[in-house]
Amino acid sequence: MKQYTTLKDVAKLAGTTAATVSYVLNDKQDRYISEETRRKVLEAAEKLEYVKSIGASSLKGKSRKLIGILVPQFENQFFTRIVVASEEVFVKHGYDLIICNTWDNPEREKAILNRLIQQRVDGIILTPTRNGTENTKLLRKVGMNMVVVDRPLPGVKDYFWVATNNYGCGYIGTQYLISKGHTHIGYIGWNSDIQDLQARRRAVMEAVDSNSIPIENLHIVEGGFSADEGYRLTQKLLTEHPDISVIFYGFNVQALGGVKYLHDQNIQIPKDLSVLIIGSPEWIMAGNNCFTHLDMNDLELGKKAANLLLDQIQKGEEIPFQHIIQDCSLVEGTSVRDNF
Amino acid sequence: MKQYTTLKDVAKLAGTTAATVSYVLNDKQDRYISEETRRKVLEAAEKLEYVKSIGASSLKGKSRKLIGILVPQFENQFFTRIVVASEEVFVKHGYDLIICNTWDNPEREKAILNRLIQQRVDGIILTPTRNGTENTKLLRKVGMNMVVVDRPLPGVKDYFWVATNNYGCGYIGTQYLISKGHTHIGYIGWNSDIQDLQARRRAVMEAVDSNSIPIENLHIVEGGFSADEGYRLTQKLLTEHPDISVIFYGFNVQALGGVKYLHDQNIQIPKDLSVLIIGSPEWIMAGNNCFTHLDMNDLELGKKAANLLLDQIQKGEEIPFQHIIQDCSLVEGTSVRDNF
DNA sequence: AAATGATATGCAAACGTTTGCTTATTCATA
DNA sequence: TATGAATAAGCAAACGTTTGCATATCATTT
Repeated sequence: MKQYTTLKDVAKLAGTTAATVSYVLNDKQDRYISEETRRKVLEAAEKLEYVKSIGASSLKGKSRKLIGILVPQFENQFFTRIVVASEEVFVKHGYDLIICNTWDNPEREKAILNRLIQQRVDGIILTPTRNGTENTKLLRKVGMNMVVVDRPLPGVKDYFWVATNNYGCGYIGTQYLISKGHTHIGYIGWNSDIQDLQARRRAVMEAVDSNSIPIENLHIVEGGFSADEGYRLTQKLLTEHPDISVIFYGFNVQALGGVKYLHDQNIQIPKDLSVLIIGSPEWIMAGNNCFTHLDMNDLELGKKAANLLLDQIQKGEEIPFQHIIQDCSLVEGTSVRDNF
Repeated sequence: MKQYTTLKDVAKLAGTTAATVSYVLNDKQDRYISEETRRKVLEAAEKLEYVKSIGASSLKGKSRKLIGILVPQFENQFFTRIVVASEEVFVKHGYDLIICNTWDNPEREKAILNRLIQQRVDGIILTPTRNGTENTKLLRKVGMNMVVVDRPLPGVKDYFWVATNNYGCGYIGTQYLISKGHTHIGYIGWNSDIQDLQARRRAVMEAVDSNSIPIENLHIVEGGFSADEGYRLTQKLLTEHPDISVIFYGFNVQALGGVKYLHDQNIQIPKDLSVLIIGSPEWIMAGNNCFTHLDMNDLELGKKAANLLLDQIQKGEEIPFQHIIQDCSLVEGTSVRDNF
């Protein structure tokens, strides 16, 4: 069986005790250590290839140096980037990151959160499932540090939240389309029961309305969160409403399938149809178009969440709850043409 | 400060001892527990919201239920998928996954491996940096379970390895291009010092050679591992050798930048130039082309690696070292045209 | 010569589990 | 009525650290 070198092993070889070894290796200043002893300890530790057990030391109240992060689907580049950016921050501060894919399944989320408590992680970053509020109750009870990212925690007042201005995304995008002369607009979205994401659709509707464009000119179809669904929804939208001059994709995963449909139908972008996308998957620069899109600055989101969590961990309960809402920015590509 | 409920707390409320509580909660069969006691313990645990500390229990020889995974760049979809697939397997078996981005930096890799030993993970999956052989020495010394994925560990004989048949990728791809009538071929690759990845280039050269195509007709340029480099290399290749009818991209990250260059130059695929790619980033289906590519079955790779590691963990030292080399398969899109 | 302070290190308890050993009660069998 | 299973549960050690407390040797100072 696997056997790790312990403090006692090192102490025996160095001719001293575990306590002294601990002091030396942790480089504590509050105890006198002779140069001779220090040398012998370091040599022994080196020779025996001692590696401390964080698990054991955390029993004595030390930090476990572990963070958990839960995302619904981390092959979605939006979340991949959030994870990458936060990992970067955490590693820099000596924390390891446990990553968990919830697949937006509340039971799975619940099980994962329980396991993370078992691991006694120092904090958790999560994008909650639709049952997140219920599932995170235990976290609050045990006083777990937590930062919610992207989606909110409905019904909860005091918590840390880092997110995109979803309403803003929808509004800015629609306003832009209208400014380019588009008056017949299709919007494709996700029929999720997550309130905050519905803000995108709401913003589109309100932007259309506030520009005195008849609401009948706006056609909204919504469906599942996948490329295949994007394909299907695009087909449906164009079949039912061939008069639209632009499709506004609220979710990049669906947009990928949609763009595939347009290609299959030999519909040229932007000659035959303009396309606007919320999000910045890497493929927006591939193909024959650099797509016009709304960038959510995913990396910054991850970084902010990580720093906020570290703040909590380091300063304890003293810091006030915050909601950090990041605006998105419109990046012009070549996929939206003037339509006057 | 954060305080978790302990076995003792539960025992006190249930009017028994920590030992009994431990037996009840772990549902051990080797000890008689009265129904009365069991009920009281479960009730107390419920009321106090007890969550066991894996850290403490691992001190007594139990598994930490933690796995570490190191990849050079997990926003690269190839690695994202490996992580996703293995996470799926591990979660199913009750393990959590610590994810680490090495950025292909050997020092970082070394530091991360050390931290993972500190965490006493049960096993490690890694794609080694160029210094992997040296860095993993400590792992072998402490008897850490390990599966190497994608790249080999040069100079090491006995280890578990799951990888793509890189030579096969290059060979099959080139053979396909030649079969479609291409005789002037450009290959763009990564100038890495990782031997196994050079096999792709070598295969291309040998396939060209074995088809009696003059080697002067093959133009190879190599550079850094990024989309920007792909852009630059494509430009360089086409400027210096405008006679090629196809570009074979050995790495999908570079291909993304390359395709962007082709678009910027208004070079039509496949009318003006054919394109073949190793790997399956999601964008191969976007744009005006579904790209012809060599699929490495990334998910399967991750799954195999995870299962292999679990095998080691569960069966101890008994299982023999294995090298699992997966073939890739050619997936025809529309980006390579006949060139007779 | 005794007291002080600086230097150096050992001892042992504690963290939260798990588990081998022990003890105690009950109940059926010889 | 002993005897020994079967049932039930407590005690305490151990895992690998950290750290408060105690001890011991010096070199100074009074």
